Amino acid sequence: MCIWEEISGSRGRGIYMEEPNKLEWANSLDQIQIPSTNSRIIFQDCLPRDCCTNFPNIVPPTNVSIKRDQFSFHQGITIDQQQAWNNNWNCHNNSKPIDLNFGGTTDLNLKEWYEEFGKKRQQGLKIVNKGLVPMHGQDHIIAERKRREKLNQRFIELSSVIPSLKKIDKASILIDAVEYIKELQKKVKNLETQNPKPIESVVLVKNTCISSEAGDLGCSSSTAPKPLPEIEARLSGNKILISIHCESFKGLLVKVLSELEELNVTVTHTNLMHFARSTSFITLNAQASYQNFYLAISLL
Amino acid sequence: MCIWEEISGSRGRGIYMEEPNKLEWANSLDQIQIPSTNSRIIFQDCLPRDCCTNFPNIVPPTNVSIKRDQFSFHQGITIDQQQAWNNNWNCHNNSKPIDLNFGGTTDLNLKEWYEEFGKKRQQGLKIVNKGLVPMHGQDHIIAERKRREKLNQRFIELSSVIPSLKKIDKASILIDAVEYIKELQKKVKNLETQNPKPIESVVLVKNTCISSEAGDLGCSSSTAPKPLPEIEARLSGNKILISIHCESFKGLLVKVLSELEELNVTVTHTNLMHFARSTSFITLNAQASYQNFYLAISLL
DNA sequence: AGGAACACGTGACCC
DNA sequence: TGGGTCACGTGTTCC
Repeated sequence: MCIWEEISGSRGRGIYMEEPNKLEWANSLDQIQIPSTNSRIIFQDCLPRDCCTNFPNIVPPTNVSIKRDQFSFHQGITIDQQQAWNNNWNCHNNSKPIDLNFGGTTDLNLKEWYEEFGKKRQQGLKIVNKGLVPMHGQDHIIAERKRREKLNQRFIELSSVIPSLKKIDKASILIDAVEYIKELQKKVKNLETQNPKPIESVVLVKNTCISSEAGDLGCSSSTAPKPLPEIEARLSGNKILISIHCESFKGLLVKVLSELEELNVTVTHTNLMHFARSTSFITLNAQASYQNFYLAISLL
Repeated sequence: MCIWEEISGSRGRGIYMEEPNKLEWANSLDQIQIPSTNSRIIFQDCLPRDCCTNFPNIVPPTNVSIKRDQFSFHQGITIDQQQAWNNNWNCHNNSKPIDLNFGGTTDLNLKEWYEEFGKKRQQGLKIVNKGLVPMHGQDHIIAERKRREKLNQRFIELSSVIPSLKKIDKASILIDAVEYIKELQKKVKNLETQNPKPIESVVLVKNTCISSEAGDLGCSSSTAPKPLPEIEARLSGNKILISIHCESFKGLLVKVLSELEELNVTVTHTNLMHFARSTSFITLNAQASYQNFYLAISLL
C-alpha cells in the first residue's frame, strides 16, 4: 500500500509540493493509490498505446499527459482522449504534453492490463511521483534540458571536425580534440617556418640616398643625373628580393653580403653583373628571421 | 497520515529499499509512522537535545544515530543513550553517527514534545527517509564522480590549447575548439598547397645517356672519356633543381626550356655559363605541378 | 528575483 | 555480472 498525502510547505526558493521524485516499482496494483490533489504520476517506459487503451478510471476527474513513452495524469483540465490519441499518440517529436481525459470514460481493469503488460517486462512498471516538483521548477528543468542539448550539439560539431576520431564518447572526443589541435599547431608551425607568409608586400626604396650605415656602398660619390645607388627591396613574407644598381668597386659583393649578414638576413641567391659605365647590378634573394624582419627592412 | 510500507524489490542493478529520499514536513505526529525494517529516518534541523530528551518509545527496538543537528533511528544495535548524550551530543564536528537506544527506556510523549518544539519553528519538522539507498550504490556514485572529474580535466586540457579562448564555460570551450580547429585546418591547407612538402628527396641522373626524347641535347655526339651530358636533378617536394653540363650549341637553352615546358614544369630560375672546351653549364630551378611531378622526374 | 552554469546522485543501457 | 557512459531532475552558486 502506497499512499501519498499532500502537505504543503516552502523549501528553498519556490513553493514545493509533497514527496518529490517519489519513485518505485509497482509489482502489484494494490501498491498504487493516486494522490488526491496537486500530484502527478508518470508511468515511464511503458507502451503508451497499450497503457492508454486499457487505462481504467482511477480518480476522476483525471488528466493524462503523454510524451513519448511516458504519460502522467493529474487532476484538472480534461480534453477528448480519442482526439489526442488520433492526433498525437504516435507523434514522438511532439514535445508538448497532451491531456487526456480518463474521468469516467473507461471501465477497464488496470490491474488486469498491468499484470498482462508486466509479464512482458523484466521489471515492474516504473512509477514516479512527479507531483512534488517546485513550482517554477518546470522552467529550471526545461532550461537545464536545453543546456544539455546545446552541449551535446556542440560535442557533435566538435567530433565532426576531427578526422581521426576513434571512439565517440565525450571523453575521447575531448582527448582527440586536444591531440588534433596540437598536431595542427605543429604542422602550421613547421609550414610557416619553412615557407613565406601568403601575404605579399612590396617595399620600394628606389632613388633614395640610403642612410649612413649603408653609406659605404658608394652613395655620396655619384654625381650622375640618375643618382646611384638604386636599391629595390621586394618582400613576400620573410622573403626578400633586393636589386641594387651601383658603381663598381673592389669588394662590392662582400660588402653587401656582410652588411646583410649583420641584419641577420640569410642570403639564398646572389647574382652580380658588371655593365656599362663600370656599374654593377646585384640581385639578391634573402630570408629574414621573423624577429629581425622589420628591423632589417627599415635598415635597408 | 504518512505511512511508509517497505516493499523490497530490485531496481536497476542493486537491491533497493523503499522510498529513497522521502522527504516531507511533518506538521503533526499523526503523520509519522516508522518503517518496520531496513529503513532510516532522519529528523533534520531539529534541536537534538530537546529531541533526545523527550523522545518517546516509538517502535522498539529502535536505534537513533546522531550527527550534528540530525538524528536517525533504525532497528539494530543499541548503545547507552546517556553515554552518547554526555559525550557527543554537543560535539557538532563529530561526523560519525552515534547510536542511541530508545527502546523501552523512555516514556515521554513525543507528540507533546514535538508540538512544543514545533511552535518555535516556522515549518514543521523536516523528515527525510534515508533508508532507501541502493546497495552497492556507493560504488556507482564514486565511479560517476570520477567520470565527471575526468571529463572536467579534459575540458581544462582542451581549453589550454586554444589560444583565442574568451569565456571558460563548457559550451564556449567547445565552440571555440571547433572554430579554432577549422581555422587551423584552413591555414594548413593554404600553406600546404602553396608550399613544398617538407620531405626532401634527391634523384641523381648522373653520367647516364638520356632517353630519345632528350637525345637531341647532344648525347650521342660525344666521345670524350667523361661522356656528356651530365644531368643532375635534385628534388624537394615539387621543387626541382637541375644541373646540366653539356656541349654548347645554338639554341641550347631554348631547347632545354621548351623540353621542360612540355613536362608541365614551371621554371623559376635559370643560369647558363659557357666554359672551357665549348661546353655549357646550365642550372635551373623549377617547380612541378603535383600531378605531373613523378612523370616529369622519370622523363628527366 | 531570475537566468546561467555547474555538480551531484541516480536510473538506464550497453558490452 | 560488472564497469563504463549517458541523460535526467535537482540543489547551489554567482551575477
